[in-house]
Amino acid sequence: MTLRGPIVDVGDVRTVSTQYGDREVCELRVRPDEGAGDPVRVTLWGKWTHTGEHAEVGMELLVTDPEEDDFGDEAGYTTSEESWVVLEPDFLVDVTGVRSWVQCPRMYYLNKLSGIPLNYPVVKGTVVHEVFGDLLRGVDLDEAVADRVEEAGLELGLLGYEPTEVEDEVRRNAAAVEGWLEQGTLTETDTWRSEYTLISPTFGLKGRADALRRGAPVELKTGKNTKREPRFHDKMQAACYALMLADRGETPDTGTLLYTKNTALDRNEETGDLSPAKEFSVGTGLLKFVVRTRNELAAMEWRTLNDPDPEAGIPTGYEADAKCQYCFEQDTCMVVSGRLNQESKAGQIGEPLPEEERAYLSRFYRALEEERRETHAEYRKLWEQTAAERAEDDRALIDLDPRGQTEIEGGRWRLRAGTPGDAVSKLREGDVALASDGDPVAGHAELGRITSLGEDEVVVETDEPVELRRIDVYPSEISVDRSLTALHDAVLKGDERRKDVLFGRRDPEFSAAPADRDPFIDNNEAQDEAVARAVDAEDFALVHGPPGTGKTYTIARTIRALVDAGERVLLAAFTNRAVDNALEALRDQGFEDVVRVGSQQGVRGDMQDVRLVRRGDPGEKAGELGDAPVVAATTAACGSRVMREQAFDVAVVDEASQLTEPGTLAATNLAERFVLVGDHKQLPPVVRAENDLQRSLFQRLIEDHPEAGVMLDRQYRMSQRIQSFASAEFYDGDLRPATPAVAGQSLADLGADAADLPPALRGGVNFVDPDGDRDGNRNVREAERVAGVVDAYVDAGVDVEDIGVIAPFRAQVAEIGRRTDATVDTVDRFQGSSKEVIVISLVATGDLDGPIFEDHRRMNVALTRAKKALTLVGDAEALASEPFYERLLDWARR
DNA sequence: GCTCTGCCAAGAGGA
Repeated sequence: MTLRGPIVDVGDVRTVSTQYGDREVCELRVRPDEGAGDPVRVTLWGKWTHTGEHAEVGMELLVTDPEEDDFGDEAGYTTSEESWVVLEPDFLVDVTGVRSWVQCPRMYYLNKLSGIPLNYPVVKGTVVHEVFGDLLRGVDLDEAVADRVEEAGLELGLLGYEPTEVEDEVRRNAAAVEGWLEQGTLTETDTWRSEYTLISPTFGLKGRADALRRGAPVELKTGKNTKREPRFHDKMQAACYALMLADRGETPDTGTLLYTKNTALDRNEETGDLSPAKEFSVGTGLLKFVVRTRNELAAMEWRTLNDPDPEAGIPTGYEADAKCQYCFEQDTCMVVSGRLNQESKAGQIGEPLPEEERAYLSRFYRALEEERRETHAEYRKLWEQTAAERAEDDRALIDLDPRGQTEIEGGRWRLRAGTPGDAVSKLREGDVALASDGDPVAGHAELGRITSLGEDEVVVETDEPVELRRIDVYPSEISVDRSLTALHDAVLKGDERRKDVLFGRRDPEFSAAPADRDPFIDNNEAQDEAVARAVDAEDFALVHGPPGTGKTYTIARTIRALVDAGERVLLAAFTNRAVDNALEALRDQGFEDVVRVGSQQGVRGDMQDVRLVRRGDPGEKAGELGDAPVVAATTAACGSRVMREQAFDVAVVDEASQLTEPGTLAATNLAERFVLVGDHKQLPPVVRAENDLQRSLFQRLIEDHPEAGVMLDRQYRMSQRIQSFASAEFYDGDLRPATPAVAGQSLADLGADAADLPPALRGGVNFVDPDGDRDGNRNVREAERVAGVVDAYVDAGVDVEDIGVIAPFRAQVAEIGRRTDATVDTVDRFQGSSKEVIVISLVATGDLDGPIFEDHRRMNVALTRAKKALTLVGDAEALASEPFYERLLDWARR
């Protein structure tokens, strides 16, 4: 039995005499049954009182196997010998977090804030780990070393290393492992698994073990340890994995640390041992210590989010009993505590940040941590929802039929499975996902990449084979982590000049344009002015590009102008698609000297020829990136270790209105000046939590400094009739067709004859009321009618390829998709593209309740995808229930 | 109640 619920009262720790002598106790009151039950007393005994000291009212408490007691006049529970006590179990602590927290709580925060920069020990460590995995998979040592070093070419090159010296060093580490594997330790009964992904719902832990040997965790270290015992924090790390295995009902009683820098010269004087391996026993005492440490960490994180003051400082922790004199982070630690004006045992360096900057940092830190909680909630669904619910939620492909496992290059595996019928999910080709035997938490799961997702078969590549019966979306904290780092770099490391404009202490400045400068763009004044603004900006420039106004063309022209002026340019955007589109425009204008940074899966096929392949000769790779005058990457990639080492004169950021403020900073941090391009009247950033992240830096700056912005006001996409509503509602009537031809376009231009259409569809904009009924997020009758409308257009001579259907919900998208060959998608996914004819299914009947309709910007996006004809399909009564939609209805019916 | 793109993640060192 497990007791679980929010804490409603916390007592002090006190000492009581028992028949076993003096013992410490701490009484809490918890409201069980998800907070619905009456509060009960929970008594924590002995060392669990440590967790009681960190508990606060409002935190969630979990106690496994409690004993009932009737102490006093009230029934309650106490911890038993078998009990585990977990605070905030929903907060998933990463194993490496526990490890650094044990070393020094402040180090945990420093790592989290500043990220681990590109440095040789870490890159080498990664290579050794990869080789270790290869050895376990039976790859030849020399082959593995050469291959993995080559794979790390780019990083090594940026660090200035030669492949041969790295190979030698890695080989020495790997040889130690190989020697150990061969010296009889590895017997026939040994079973190995490398890179084992673990999530523990009970203990609120997650992480990836380097390897499991006979079910016990093995951790690889590239350092040296000549002591008899493993280092304590290394033991903690291995113990974390043991604990997570215990949550699955497996009980490893040992852990192994492999210190691969140990050589024969380091023979242990006491034991005579020259093995790199140190085995230790994993007892309950150690495991309980792990849990208490994790609780301490989770409690600290809880306090950050629940501090009544939203601008309370970042709790960079305290040093506990760490000895700062040996700490490698000492300098960073002193700088950060100096900047944040916090106590630090190591001392402070530098002046504290101005108060507004500290407040900004705190506000966004908290916003990002809220976002992290939302990500954790996604993890929770992995075990709280049934497989069927996950599938219903579009977050998993279930009931797969395993069709075979093939070993591929590098000892990895290619898994195939048949998919049942019309499985819909968020999962897409190229995604990293959790492949499992049917149970991703308690069963066997492997993190892998979906390489193919066809009509009836799915293919995944993983490190180890697994019976492929289910694939789940794997929530990742990487964007939160990288946003935090970007925030740190911008505020704690950012230069003063940049911060003065970001914090409104100075207005952005522009240099005077040379009087005799030729226009950059001849036939479009606003576009020309936008390029000029960007070129002349000494701080930043903003380009507001409504739908169809030639935003991408302007970006390409701007980049060329900047390169002509001798500048090194970073081209960034939120999505891979936007990066590739901008790159395409740049190449269309004859500019080819670009490098695209991104994964093979992320980068579009026709841009692969300029994609930076990381594998190769270090010197060459570093040159390819470092010498490129234009580098293009997503903002997420800009936050990567490699990109954080790059410096640019100007960062041009597309889709800036879809980026959170920290997300934008990841790109702008890398450059002296920046140009943001976007449209804050279209969709805002996608975030899970509701907070400061919902407003983009683009929007904040354009509202604060309209003079730094230029709005592109001529659109090349929509007919006059189609654009008029959006122009009036969203752009103050300033959006105009670029030419009479654009304004006057119609279906006749496609060779279709409006006379062949039913009268209700003959207009440039039409409204159809199918009299359907909304059922959840779908409306079947409306879906049928939408398909009918598409057919009518096709019958009148419109190519089905030229028709797009937009619906607000994925359920309706699927419903319509079954009935037509036209492209059907959600509004959000249609942003950035257009079609000759657009049909919009509104789904709602009766009223327009729901968040999807609240943000009118979504409607702006939907309406402005159409070029020549637009038909709205929906319930007139629902539309008339809200003024904005009523105006929309009037316009459509006109 | 809804929309959803990025990212493999974890990787070192010493008294």
